[in-house]
Amino acid sequence: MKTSPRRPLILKRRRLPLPVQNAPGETSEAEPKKAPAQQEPGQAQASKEVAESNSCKFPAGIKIINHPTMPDTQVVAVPNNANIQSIITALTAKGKESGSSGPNKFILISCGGAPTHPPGPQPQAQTSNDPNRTKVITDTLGPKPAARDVNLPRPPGALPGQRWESCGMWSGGQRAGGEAAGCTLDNSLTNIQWLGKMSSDGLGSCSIKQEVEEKENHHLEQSQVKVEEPPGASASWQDSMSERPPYSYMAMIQFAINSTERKRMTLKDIYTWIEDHFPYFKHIAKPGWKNSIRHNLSLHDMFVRETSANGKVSFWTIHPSANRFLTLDQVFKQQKRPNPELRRNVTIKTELPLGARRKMKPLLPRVSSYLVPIQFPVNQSLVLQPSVKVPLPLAASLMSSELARHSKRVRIAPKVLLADEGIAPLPTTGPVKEEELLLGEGLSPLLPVQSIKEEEIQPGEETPHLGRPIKVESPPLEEWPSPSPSVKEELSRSWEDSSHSPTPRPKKSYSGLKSPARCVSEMLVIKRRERREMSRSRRKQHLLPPCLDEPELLFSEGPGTSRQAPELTLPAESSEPASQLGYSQEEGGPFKTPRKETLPISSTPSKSVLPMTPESWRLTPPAKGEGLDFSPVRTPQSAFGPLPDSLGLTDLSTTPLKSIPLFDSPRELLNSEPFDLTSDPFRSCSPSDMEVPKPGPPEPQVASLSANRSLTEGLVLDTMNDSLSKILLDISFPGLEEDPLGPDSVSWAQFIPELR
DNA sequence: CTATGTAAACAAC
DNA sequence: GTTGTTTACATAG
Repeated sequence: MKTSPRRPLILKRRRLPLPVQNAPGETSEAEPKKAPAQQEPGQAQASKEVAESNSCKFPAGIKIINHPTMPDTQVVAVPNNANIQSIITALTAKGKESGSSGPNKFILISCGGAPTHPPGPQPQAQTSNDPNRTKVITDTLGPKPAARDVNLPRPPGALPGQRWESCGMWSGGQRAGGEAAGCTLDNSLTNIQWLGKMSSDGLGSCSIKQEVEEKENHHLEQSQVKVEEPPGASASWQDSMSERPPYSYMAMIQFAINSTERKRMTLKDIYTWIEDHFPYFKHIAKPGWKNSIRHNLSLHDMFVRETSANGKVSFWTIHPSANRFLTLDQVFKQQKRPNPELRRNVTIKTELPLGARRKMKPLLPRVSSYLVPIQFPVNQSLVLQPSVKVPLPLAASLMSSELARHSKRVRIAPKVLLADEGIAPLPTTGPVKEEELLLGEGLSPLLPVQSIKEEEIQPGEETPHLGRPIKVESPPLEEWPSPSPSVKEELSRSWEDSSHSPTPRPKKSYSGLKSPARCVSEMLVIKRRERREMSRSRRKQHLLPPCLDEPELLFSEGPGTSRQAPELTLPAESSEPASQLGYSQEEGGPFKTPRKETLPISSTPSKSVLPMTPESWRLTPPAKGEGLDFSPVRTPQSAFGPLPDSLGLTDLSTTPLKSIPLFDSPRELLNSEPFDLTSDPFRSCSPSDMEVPKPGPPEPQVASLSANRSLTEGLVLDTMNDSLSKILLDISFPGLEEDPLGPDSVSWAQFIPELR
């Protein structure tokens, strides 16, 4: 662990301040955050004067007493008949009394009433004082942060945000970054919930489900949910507390960020959010988890760091093209909701972790993928099970789960061609990118989607499905704009390393040659290592370049949560931005395997430099086996409508198959041309290559861009594991060929009613 | 092989 | 000390 001899030196890096560019609102992190306003007040006062005496009584018979053994913890005895509101009121009051320094953990227990459920297993760690009666509903409030979510439900009557938030404050206020608090909404899910799901099986929770559905109210709902807690859940609750959540760090980070209105969060807030929602991290996990969080933030391109205007505060955001706006709520719902059967599966899986306990199995590791429901008839041979009998709408969700089982899923991904032509504005490559990013985000904080520059074009990839493949293959790395190695640097590593060079290699340009060159003997020795390295080095996980990426689905929020409307791609926007980033061709190929490649210069550049290609996330399909997918599955309806969807299918990731171009319209597909989406913005690739004329109709470029972008929907098969993620289905529509209309005119939707 | 988790070395503040 | 990046390793699937 310690010293790693091999570790190359890290060159110095300097941080690029992101220019805030246009971002209008963005500017300060100051943001309009309402937060300050709200928060402050509460907090201000928070004098801890009163401090907690040992016990205080509050309306409705609620009592709050110090936990006998746990510091900073209070036990809140709630009469069965107490209503949520009163609980909140009591806690709020208590919080105010205590101030930020006060207790930050509360254990709610019911008293007086029927013990609903027996205690159940006890938790190791935590709170249990009395196992017996405890029906804990509680949660821990973050030290600072807060309470907000806590289990407390937002009282129905309560003011929406305000009160609620204020509560949060009470416990500590949000920190500067503040955004965290932002949303009232999302935060909602607490441990319990996930917990519940884990154990769930039992959850009868009808209530929950229902609630979920209606999102808007969700405040209430959630609140209730929490409070009430499904029986089953409660039993295991404690356990859950101590258990590691089934989510990957990447997923949790996304949840955290998406829980804010602005969809951005400071590192600290991310920590806090996670601790608040998953007590495991607060109490049990080793301190190294924070390191892991940071590691994930840096590693995945989907996480983009923005610096506030003044440069003092850094916020982490999710790249718009990658952000599905998943929130814990959504995930939760999705997990639960699917039909029972499915659920079962889910549960089962989830349970495993419990039992097994070993490491964790991330349920959602891949948050990114989006499934779109589909049905498609075509060859079912493909993969799907015939199963699809479900009504489409459901199907989507179901599918995901079902498929998941099998490990594959089918999805249709609507894509848009965006970029195309891109215009590639980006003359400046490297350095700039970051900025670009900002822009995008800045533009639409809320709706990130838009701009996105990203849509990246794809470079390569393509599969020959039809026609010819495009050429793009591998862009020479070198070509890239130097500064940033962009993404792919990964590639290189392998070669280099073997190297003997003790010194760090500055960039390695490709020594590709070399490798072959190596002596055999050496090879032997090295081989193994090399291999590893290849796999190992993972620099950032970028978005895959070429591909269009997965569809960014637009999901409306449907299910649940929040308000966010993720509409990812708006037609308009998509148009240009797309080109930008890029595709990095990085790899050129469809293969992503990282090799090393050259990195220019400093190692650091990572994200900033990269053209962002969203890939990683995109690619990543939902959790592997897990069944759930987060993907916001939106019903196609909304998605398809007028808006173009994103495309996304291809990714370069590994499997060659994957890359599949999307067609705008069926017609196009038929014609199958090479898709080139790729225009490389940077031109790193030789244009010639890239340039292949687009398929058939040269689309009206710009002008029609947006229009053109029409949605393309593609059917794709996704295997659960990324690896093969997508396969295009071959579909033929009779008659289409001729479609006089523009490509746009025909959309998959037409053929597939369900889509609409 | 890939994705993920962890630990750690470093750099820049 | 915190925040970010990047390597290296380990491991599950």
